[in-house]
Amino acid sequence: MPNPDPKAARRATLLAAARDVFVTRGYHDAKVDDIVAAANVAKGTFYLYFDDKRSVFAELVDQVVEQLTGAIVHVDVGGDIEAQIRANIRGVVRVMRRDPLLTRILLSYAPGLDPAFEKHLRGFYDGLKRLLEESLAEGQGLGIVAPGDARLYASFTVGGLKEVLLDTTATDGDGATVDLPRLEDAVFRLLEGLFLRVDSRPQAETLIVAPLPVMAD
Amino acid sequence: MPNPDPKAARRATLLAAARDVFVTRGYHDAKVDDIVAAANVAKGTFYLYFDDKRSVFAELVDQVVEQLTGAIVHVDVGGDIEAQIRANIRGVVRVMRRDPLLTRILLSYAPGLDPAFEKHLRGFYDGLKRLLEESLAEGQGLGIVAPGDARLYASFTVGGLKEVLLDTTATDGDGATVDLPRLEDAVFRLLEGLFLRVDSRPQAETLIVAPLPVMAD
Amino acid sequence: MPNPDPKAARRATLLAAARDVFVTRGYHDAKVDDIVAAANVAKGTFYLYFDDKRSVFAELVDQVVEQLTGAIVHVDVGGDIEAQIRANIRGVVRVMRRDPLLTRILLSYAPGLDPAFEKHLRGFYDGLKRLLEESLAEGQGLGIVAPGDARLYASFTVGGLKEVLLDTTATDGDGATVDLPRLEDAVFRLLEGLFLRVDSRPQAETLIVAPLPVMAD
Amino acid sequence: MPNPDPKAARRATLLAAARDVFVTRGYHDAKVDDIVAAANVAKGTFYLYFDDKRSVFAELVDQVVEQLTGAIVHVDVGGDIEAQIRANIRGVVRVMRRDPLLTRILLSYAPGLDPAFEKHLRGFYDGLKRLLEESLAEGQGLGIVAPGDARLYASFTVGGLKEVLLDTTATDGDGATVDLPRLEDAVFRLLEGLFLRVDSRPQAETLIVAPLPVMAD
DNA sequence: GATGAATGAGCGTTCATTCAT
DNA sequence: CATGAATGAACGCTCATTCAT
Repeated sequence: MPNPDPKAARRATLLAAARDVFVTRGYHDAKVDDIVAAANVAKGTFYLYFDDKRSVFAELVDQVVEQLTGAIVHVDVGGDIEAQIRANIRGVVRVMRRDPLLTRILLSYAPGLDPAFEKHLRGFYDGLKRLLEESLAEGQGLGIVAPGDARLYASFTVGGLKEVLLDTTATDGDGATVDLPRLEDAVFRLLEGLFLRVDSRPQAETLIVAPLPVMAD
Repeated sequence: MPNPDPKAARRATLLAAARDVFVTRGYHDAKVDDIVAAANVAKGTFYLYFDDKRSVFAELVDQVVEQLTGAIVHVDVGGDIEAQIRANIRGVVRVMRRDPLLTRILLSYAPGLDPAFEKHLRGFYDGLKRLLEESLAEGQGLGIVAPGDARLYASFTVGGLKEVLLDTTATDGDGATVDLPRLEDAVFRLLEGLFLRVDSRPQAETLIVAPLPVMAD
Repeated sequence: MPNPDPKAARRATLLAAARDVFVTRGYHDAKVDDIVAAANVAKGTFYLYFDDKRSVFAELVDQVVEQLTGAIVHVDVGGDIEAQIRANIRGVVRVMRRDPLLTRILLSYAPGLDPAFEKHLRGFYDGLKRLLEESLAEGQGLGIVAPGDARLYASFTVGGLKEVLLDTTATDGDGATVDLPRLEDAVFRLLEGLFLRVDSRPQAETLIVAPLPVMAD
Repeated sequence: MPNPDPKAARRATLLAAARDVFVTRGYHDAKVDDIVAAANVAKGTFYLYFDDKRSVFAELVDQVVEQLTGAIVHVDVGGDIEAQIRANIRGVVRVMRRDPLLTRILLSYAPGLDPAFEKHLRGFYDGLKRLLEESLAEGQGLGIVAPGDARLYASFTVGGLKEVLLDTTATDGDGATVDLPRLEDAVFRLLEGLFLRVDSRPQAETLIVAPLPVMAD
């Protein structure tokens, strides 16, 4: 037996090729011809494994989304909160390390630049923010998160993390990545400053960030 | 004389039309046909005022970049630091309010999704981060910014702000926006928690965020 | 003024080119490239005047359908019946003479060979048969049409005419056509034998064609 | 021995599958994939039994052509003419009943829609018409066929029959068919009116349909 | 023989850009 | 200057056919 599963291998080859091309060229500039050339297969072969160009992209994105979703666990306030938060950070960074190119695609999501994927990706980020927002609200009830607009905290945090992670990912995709424990530590301290009050001691000068209403002009 | 400068007016009309179309459709889905239709001019006219589709987009982006750049002043550590920082925040938010559509384009920038504009927009954000980084470093020397990796602070801050401002911009572009003073206040408090120590009192438990080296695998 | 309406002229050129190509190559073998080559325009020009390949074909078909529909008048039993029937035959043959290529497309309709146009063309033939059927039924009431299944008469007549007209149209499309009055006469005599009893005299040995029920197996 | 001839069985399965697919989808919309799926064999197997897609279609058509050819016998003017003509009609209708799907393919032939099969099918119809024409000419010599253009009679008859038979075939192919004796009778009476003078009595008012010359414009 | 993965020529359609009027 | 008809390169996708296993 030459290969355990040649079909899966082909699929993986195409997926990897697509990932490379999407990352270096962007979705629109990535031609199916580029992908099949990178995968060293004929054009038709591409359509044997994927419905169309868009669906490969979607699959790539979903892949990271799932990995990231799996890496994040809900914080149990009964346990060691700092440890759990650190574990979440570590999980996210690990996924990123494992496939920086793929992660880069996800991090590069931007509403407006491409309405085609807006819905797809927005769902992930919205879910992420909601999860974080709820955790923060819960934490606020317990006094371990600074009072203020939890949604605002969540949004700022997600945005800040995206930017930082994007910055620590090399553009050229040759695998340069960051020192894992250090990054984990840095991010934790950032969040600590932002809203965490995990030392449990009630603080005299807590930040109060008022809820931010959206108003019509 | 009907108009002081009919040519400039045409240009402005086209620019505004392009802005609308780019925001609602995204760059790639925005067709030159859409733009000229929105501007009520013939297709050829478009090329009388712009080299190509890309250059209109670039010009629009540059427009916001310039406005934002103009709205941000270097913080003079001799003066009222909080006031100056608040002024900067206010300036940025004001630009955003004045032309939410245009700002949205800028905020929606994402490296990787479209390499075509990567260079163009990256320059702006890099400049912004460098400016912030330098200010923070200076502030750290004066004890009014928490110690730690200034670049990381800058990156996180820029990313967080992008996300928050994007969230507070209505997708439909019909002008729903946020309460200005409240937003200014909220953002200031966020930054305060993150790294600002503007009350000048040396703090016992300062955050120490170690510099974050980028390493090869 | 060089041309009265250059746009209409272009359209007509393309339509004529499409007609030629469709007739000689058939719908599927007719490539848009063939059409634009025949019309001496660029490929994109084609799409300036038509939505897609199918719609040109549909327009061509509709063109003949309308001409034929216009050429056929309902027989007024109060007037000279033979003259009116002959006028109808003459009208149909004239349309065919005027544009044999176009007519050939219509005559070449066949259900099953191409479901895409089945609906479009079937409508015409169904209408034609229904019109004929009703006229025949009316004629039967007046004793000027032989008794029998009017629907069967109509179907047979339409099929027979199609075949005859197709036979008298040269395949190569170089315009060979038939002698008009002779054809009119021949077809009239055919119909006369089939079901017409225009001499009004009640006939002893009328044809009796029983209604033809469609049954399940 | 499971089957007397497993290879022939495979062939037959494929042929039947192709027939179904061609009838329901039409030649161009019928994909080889559809056929092999309907036949439950692998794609490659198709090419083990047939040269290409076209040749299956040709073979299917030839199949009906042969059946029909076999069902039609030359009319012996020494015998009972009406009986022989009726027998021919009955034979044709029987073939049609036995395989309505296949027949439908043949009846649906239309020159011009698809030149690919023009040659193939035209041969059959031309042969049919010639046979009929010769029989009619012979009958005219014997006074049992009305005088007139025998070719025109033949063409009209073939076309009329095609249309009638097509009409009496359900589109969905689920086998709805017509009452055999009734159809035979109806068709016979149609032909009787058209040109048959089988009652042998010399008729005072014979139809005279002049030969129809094809002329150049 | 049977399989079904692989192939690649080919086609319809789009759209940024040009240029004669 | 303005127009908008014309252009044609480019791309995503299809599907009949081949061939290694």
